[in-house]
Amino acid sequence: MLDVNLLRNNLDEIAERLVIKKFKFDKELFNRLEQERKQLQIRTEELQAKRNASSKQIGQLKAKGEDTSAIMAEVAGLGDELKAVETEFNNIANQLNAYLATVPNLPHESVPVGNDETANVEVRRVGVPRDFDFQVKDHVDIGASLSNGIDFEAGAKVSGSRFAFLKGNIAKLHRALAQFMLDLHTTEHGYTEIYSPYLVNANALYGTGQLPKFEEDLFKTKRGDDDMYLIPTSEVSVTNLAAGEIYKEEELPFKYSCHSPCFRSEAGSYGRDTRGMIRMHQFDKVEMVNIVHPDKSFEALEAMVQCAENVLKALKLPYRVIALCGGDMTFGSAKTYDLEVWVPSQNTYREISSCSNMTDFQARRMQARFKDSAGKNRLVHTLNGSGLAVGRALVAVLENYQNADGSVTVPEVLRSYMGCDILK
RNA sequence: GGAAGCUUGGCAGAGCGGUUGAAUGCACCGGUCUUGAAAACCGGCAAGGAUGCGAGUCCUUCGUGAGUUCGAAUCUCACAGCUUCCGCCA
Repeated sequence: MLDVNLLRNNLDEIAERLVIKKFKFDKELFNRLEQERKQLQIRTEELQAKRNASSKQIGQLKAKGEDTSAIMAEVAGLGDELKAVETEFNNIANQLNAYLATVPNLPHESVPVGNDETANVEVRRVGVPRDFDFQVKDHVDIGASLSNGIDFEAGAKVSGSRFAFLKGNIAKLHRALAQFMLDLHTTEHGYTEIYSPYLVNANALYGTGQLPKFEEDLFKTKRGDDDMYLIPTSEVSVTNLAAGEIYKEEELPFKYSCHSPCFRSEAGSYGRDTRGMIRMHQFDKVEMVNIVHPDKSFEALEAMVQCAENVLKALKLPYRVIALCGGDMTFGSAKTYDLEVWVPSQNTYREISSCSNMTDFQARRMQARFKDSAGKNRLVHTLNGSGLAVGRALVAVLENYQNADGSVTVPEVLRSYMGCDILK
């Protein structure tokens, strides 16, 4: 949610900056609703003030045992008008809020301008893709040959498309990756480990910005009469730890890391990445979430990207860092870096992490604040990033570490977790 | 699933129809005192919003929603959450 005052005072400028996020701000609608809102709110509050004053007076007169019938008559008609104006005011205010809830965050000045991924900017490339002197296999074939380590048929039988079973050493490698990432963040990067709920309520999803606009991307379920949703990322559950809080300034920043499954309907991506584990309805991710002072969020973003990169460096996987252009960034983000890992079978880099500074966009929706040195409550900034997507990391390890005989070398940093150095 | 109780400010805890946005204590912030600290004493201290250049004025909020009333933290109804006991259960 953007600051309404920003819209009231700098409407043209804000609308222009939103174009960078491919959003057409309806200035006419906003101005009309805002004007009505103002009138109705002033009138409502006038009537309320009058009612309050009269009621107070009646109380005083009654205490003195005096007659109150004159004032009672005066207030008699007030209730009906107040109720009518109030109803109309609520109606307009709700319309206004409903519209504002669909407006994306403003992009930071440093964000490249552009509509799609072709305008993204490569920031740096680390590591060199390995030269294979044999025909590379993709992870599906590698997984199949390793004692049926990845079983898509079973996934389809039990759940449907975009689900898979991992078996044996592949399942173990998957677990090792998640453990390694979490250990790295908690011991080297100063993160606090979190275990979070995987089902959340609608309010939490509103707070992080998935609702009301992106409900079709979510798996929805019920508990009694309440809607519950499977988290599409633990960004949702973990960031909402800050919802409604007023932190002390010196408590900031909070750095949380959470390993969780993520559930996405992938509506609208039919036919894309249908082979393999690149795009699944359920995948594991080790997430990083920062709750920070607003002056520090952009440096925190750079630091967070470093933490994600450290995972790839430790695994010795070639990758590149991409600064997303405005049109390719998500709804709530002010600035996003993607990390893309080398996938030999596709001869290209594929997204394995996305780190975003949401500035005060989520904080305003969930009223996450801190008390500054002047005693004033101010919104915190929130950031989130993958560190990393575990399923895709598994793909990258299998493919980059494959050998001519179909075996896979275990990356050094994972050997203590695996208890072996080669998978056959 | 059955039964009972509870839900007030950062926390604890009064209030049960009328100057109550809410006593009191703790925490926190400022001051006096002190070589310094502690103690003691004095003062301050909820959030959101409207309006205004500003001082300010006003509105809303005592789990949530609806109702009764000129007036609700206080009365009524519905819902939710929490706690304890019983049953079931990984």
